[in-house]
Amino acid sequence: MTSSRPPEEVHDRCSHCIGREHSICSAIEDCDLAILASESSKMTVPDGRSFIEEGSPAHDFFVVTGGRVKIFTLLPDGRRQITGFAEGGDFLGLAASKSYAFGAEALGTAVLCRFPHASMQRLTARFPNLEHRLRQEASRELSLLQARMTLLGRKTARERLATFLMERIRLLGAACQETPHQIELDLPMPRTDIADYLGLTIETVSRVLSAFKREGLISIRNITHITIMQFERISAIAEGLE
Amino acid sequence: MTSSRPPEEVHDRCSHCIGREHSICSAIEDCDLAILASESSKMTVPDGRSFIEEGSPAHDFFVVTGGRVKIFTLLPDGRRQITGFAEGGDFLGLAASKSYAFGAEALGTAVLCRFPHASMQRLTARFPNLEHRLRQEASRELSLLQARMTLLGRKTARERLATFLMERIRLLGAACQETPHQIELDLPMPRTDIADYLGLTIETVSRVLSAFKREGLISIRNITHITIMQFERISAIAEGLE
DNA sequence: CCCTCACCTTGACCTGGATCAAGTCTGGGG
DNA sequence: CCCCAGACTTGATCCAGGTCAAGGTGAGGG
Repeated sequence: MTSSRPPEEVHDRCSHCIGREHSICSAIEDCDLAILASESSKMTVPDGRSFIEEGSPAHDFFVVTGGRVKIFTLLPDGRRQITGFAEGGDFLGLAASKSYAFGAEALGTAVLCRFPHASMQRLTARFPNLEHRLRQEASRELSLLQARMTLLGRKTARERLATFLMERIRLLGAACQETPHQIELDLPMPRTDIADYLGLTIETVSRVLSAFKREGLISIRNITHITIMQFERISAIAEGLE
Repeated sequence: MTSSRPPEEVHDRCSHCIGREHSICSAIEDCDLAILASESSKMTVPDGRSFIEEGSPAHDFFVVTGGRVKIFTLLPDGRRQITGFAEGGDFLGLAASKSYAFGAEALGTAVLCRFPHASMQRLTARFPNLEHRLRQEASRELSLLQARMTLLGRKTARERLATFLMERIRLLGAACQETPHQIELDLPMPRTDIADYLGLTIETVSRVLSAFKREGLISIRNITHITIMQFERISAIAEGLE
């Protein structure tokens, strides 16, 4: 809360981190957190600011520790494909060899933990478990991308939106899984981003959401807050069963 | 060439393997090849036979050592998205946690090297370098998938086909890169597979290829063999510049 | 409290690629 | 050598989603 932080705070930074349990940092024991902290640095990125440029040399990995981030690729004429949204605990930077295969920018104010490649190398040398954790992370992401390719290549607009809603629900975690009726959802990204994520236009996103509302599948409280009214049917649409 | 092979052949299998230099097996020293061979087994898959079932428990990794393989996901109604083609030296099985996120079947007769997860675990424990190599492999694949998502979400049919041709050219390696005019290409997969790979229908694939031919960009010798006549223009179309 | 700007929704129309329906080509078997 | 089946091409038509063009809407600033 104070603006001038004592130096020991640096070494304690990781223990209070929101990413502590879910991120790759869980591969490191509490007693070694000071090492983790010394190899990384915290950075705050303002809304809309890009912090990874597609094609630029890949020097760092990132862990999102606060706020949200969007990952995307661009075509020369400006067409954009958002390949993912990242939030608390998510790891960034695996999709790169010498240079990043994607760009990234903050969606709202975002807080990141930056790990230079050299630091990560020191860490994986010291904690072999971490390397395995990174591979797991990559595998998880590869699995997700398989599904996303099927969405982009083969699903209709309705199916894409339904799948997107299911993804957001799954992201809430086991929180309110007990009541599959009436799930409150917020969509923190503008329609433009949803469209670029689903390979659609903003108008189509808007129309399909309106149609879902008309059919009583969801109710739209305001732009960012919607309520899932018929979980099962949306789930069925997402799988292409309706 | 003999049908009954002496037992020592097993331990020698890896040293003559086509995947030796390009696959993950390059992370292991020559002197340890016997260990590698003892942890893996060779298998031959006939044309069209499926050997990974999407959603089934993931027990093995595979290295393609001969022939080709297609990787895909299915929707319940049969719509299919081919997420990749694998050939000599390619690694399969990273896109899985408890179960495979994809199915796989042979495209022509394929030869595979199978590594049970338990074996891979023993190998990575013994050769820490291998774990790093697996992560690299995952990163490479993640980078490729970023580009493929842009293709599926944002490119036109012409751009998709042009990108596909560029991919096949790049796959020839530095072989005939000296003469970027008149590149011989073979497309070992049927049109159906190209369509499912690019998120199009077979008719559109056929029409676009015919259009390319009409425009003098390629010439079609027969179904599987085409010649690239104007590399630069195809490259430009692939990037969305034309 | 109202204005304004950025974002979203809705409507009218268009089009790229899908669908439906014939042909055509090719290679293997009789 | 011819026939046949499977794979590909081509043409005609259709339609989901894109494009173009008005309106809404609501949060922040004056």
